[in-house]
Amino acid sequence: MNKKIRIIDIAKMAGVSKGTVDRVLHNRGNVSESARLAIEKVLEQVNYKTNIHISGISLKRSYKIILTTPEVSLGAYWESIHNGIRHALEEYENVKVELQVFTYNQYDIYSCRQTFEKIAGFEMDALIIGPTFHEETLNLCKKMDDRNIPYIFVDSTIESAAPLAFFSADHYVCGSMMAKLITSIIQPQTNIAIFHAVRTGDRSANTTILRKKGFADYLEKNRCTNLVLSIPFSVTEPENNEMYLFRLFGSQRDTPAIVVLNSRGNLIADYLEENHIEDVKMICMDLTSANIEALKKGRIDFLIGQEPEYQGFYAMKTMLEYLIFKKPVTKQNYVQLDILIKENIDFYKRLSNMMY
Amino acid sequence: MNKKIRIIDIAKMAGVSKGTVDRVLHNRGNVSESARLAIEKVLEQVNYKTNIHISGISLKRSYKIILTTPEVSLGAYWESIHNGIRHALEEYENVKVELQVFTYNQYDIYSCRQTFEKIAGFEMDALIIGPTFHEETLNLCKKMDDRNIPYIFVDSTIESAAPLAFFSADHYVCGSMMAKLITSIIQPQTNIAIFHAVRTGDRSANTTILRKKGFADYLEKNRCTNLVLSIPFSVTEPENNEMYLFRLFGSQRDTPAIVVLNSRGNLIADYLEENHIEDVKMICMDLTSANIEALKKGRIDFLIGQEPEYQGFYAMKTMLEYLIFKKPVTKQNYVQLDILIKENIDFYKRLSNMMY
DNA sequence: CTGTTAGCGCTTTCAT
DNA sequence: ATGAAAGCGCTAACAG
Repeated sequence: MNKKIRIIDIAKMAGVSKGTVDRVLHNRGNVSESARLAIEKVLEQVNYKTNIHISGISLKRSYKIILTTPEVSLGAYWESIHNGIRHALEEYENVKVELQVFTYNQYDIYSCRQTFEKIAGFEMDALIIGPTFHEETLNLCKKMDDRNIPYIFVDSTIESAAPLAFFSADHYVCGSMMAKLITSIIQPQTNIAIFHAVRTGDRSANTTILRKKGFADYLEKNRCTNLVLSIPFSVTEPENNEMYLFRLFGSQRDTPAIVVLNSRGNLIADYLEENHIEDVKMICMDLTSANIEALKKGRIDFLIGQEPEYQGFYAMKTMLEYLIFKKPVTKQNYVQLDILIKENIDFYKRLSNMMY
Repeated sequence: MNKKIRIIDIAKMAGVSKGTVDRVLHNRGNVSESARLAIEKVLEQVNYKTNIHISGISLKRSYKIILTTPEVSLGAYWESIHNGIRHALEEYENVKVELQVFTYNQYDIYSCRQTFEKIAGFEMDALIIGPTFHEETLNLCKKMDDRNIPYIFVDSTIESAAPLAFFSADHYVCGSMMAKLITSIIQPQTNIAIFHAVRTGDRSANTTILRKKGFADYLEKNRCTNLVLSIPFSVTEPENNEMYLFRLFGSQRDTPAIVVLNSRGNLIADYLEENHIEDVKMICMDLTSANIEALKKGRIDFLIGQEPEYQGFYAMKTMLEYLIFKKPVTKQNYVQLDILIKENIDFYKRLSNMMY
């Protein structure tokens, strides 16, 4: 429609100067009632949106943001989240932000506690958290609440915390999707083995619990009669896994279908391959490079992705817009659950090549 | 690492002024050999990337871009492509571009011919084409080639044309995906009915041919023994469809599985619903509102999306970066093929809420 | 309280 | 051929 409206246009319409309009737009105070009203009236009529990039170059202040997540390993889940975050910073290159990253060992509660305690003492304008341990995270959040520092969760959220927002998959739905997919490609009587991660020092991660529940509820609601075997799966003590797997495939006459609730499905796929166990249907989580490889080899049938880059990107974008413009934020942000098969995996990219 | 590098930094390092650096960066000429070499040497050492947003505000020139596609209807495929294109313009709000849109009736070759002839006479800096009819499109392209006007395809491409780039799904792979999905959820002996669009005045659209081939090849390669019934499907003469459907479901003892190669799967789904034909497995294309509704109702089992918004967005983004910066472009751009089911459709958003 | 001015990084114009 | 300067829309600092 009508041309793009600028601050100077508003100023003229309201009969004031640019400076005053800027003060009103950003609530900087020092504006007379009458001027404010005049400007607000104009603002209602025109559709003004401040241009974040131009704003960025003139903005003097810089922001310090801390990011804490489980350790990042190459081609794995958390790396994608970090990538998304960096991506957002590139996109908003004109905004001055200093990012500080602290990772912890997600299988060791003490590492997490220690890291979080350190973080809690630092100066910062905002915090982005990839939570794992419930109590530790809650503790950190409380301290942030006290200091009035905004924080956003990625990957999952914690019920009793009060984040500015969270970006996460709906893990319950994720579980039902896995149930639907696996049951649609196997015979009604096939057993299903579900692998879930166990950690030291904490009950099962929240994500796992939710997925498991979603899975079970789906089967019940759809009157699926498959026998479900729940199998613990340790990343820190892999020798136990061998044992479980051996038992599973040694004792069973019929090879079961397999669902892996964490991102390490590739380990199971590799075990099957090494032991020449064929024709097992598998559904796994997350587009790690190892999982993608197993998918391409035909070892995994469906892989479910949860847009980690998108999560990271939007967490940072949201935070920046909140810090700079006090832009109102949507608290709950459920990301897409992507279904990948051998055929479409090569086209999967999501944010990776996006300039955003 | 090292701080962000600006033109002035390069100028100082090369011992020249900003103006000269700018002239070199954008090949504007009027630069002495010695100055050019000095600057190029610096450029090799530093990592300079011109900031498109800042560049945008200072850039005087404006671009006129024409977009031509099949007619847009609410909630349908082409609307998403247009949305993506507008989205890109918003994102690059600082760049001055005038967009002119011309749509044609994709089921009427004369409408297409007429529209394209009109377009061919206009002044423009670039063109984005959603092609349908082979010869007509090729004609338009030739004229553009002569006038040295760059054009980009969205949705599909045309072999013998010379576009700057195209953004399209790999329709052949799309066909095999449909084959894989349908065969994985039905019994080996179930018949499969494939619906494909017919148009007046042209052989089948290229996309349909490719999908059909991908479908057939998959079945053959995987030794699927399902009987495949190929059924023409007309958007312009719906009464014939009723007849075909009646025959199909009237004569057959076993209800077949259904695959619809165009975006009108909802029509078949509605027919089934009205006639109380239950337990038919269906796989359809494109996330039109009608298809999404049918998916949610459980009438469609899998819906395949081809990121129309992404296609539009990137077509425009690519064009702008090419026009402004002469940025080298990747010609072949295959978009993602998304698999949607009842469970994950609600989280599907793709670009729609992206600021990108 | 408010208008004016300088400056962000970039392009463009205008002298030189 | 080249440097200096003005201007894009915005924020910040400074006089009044």
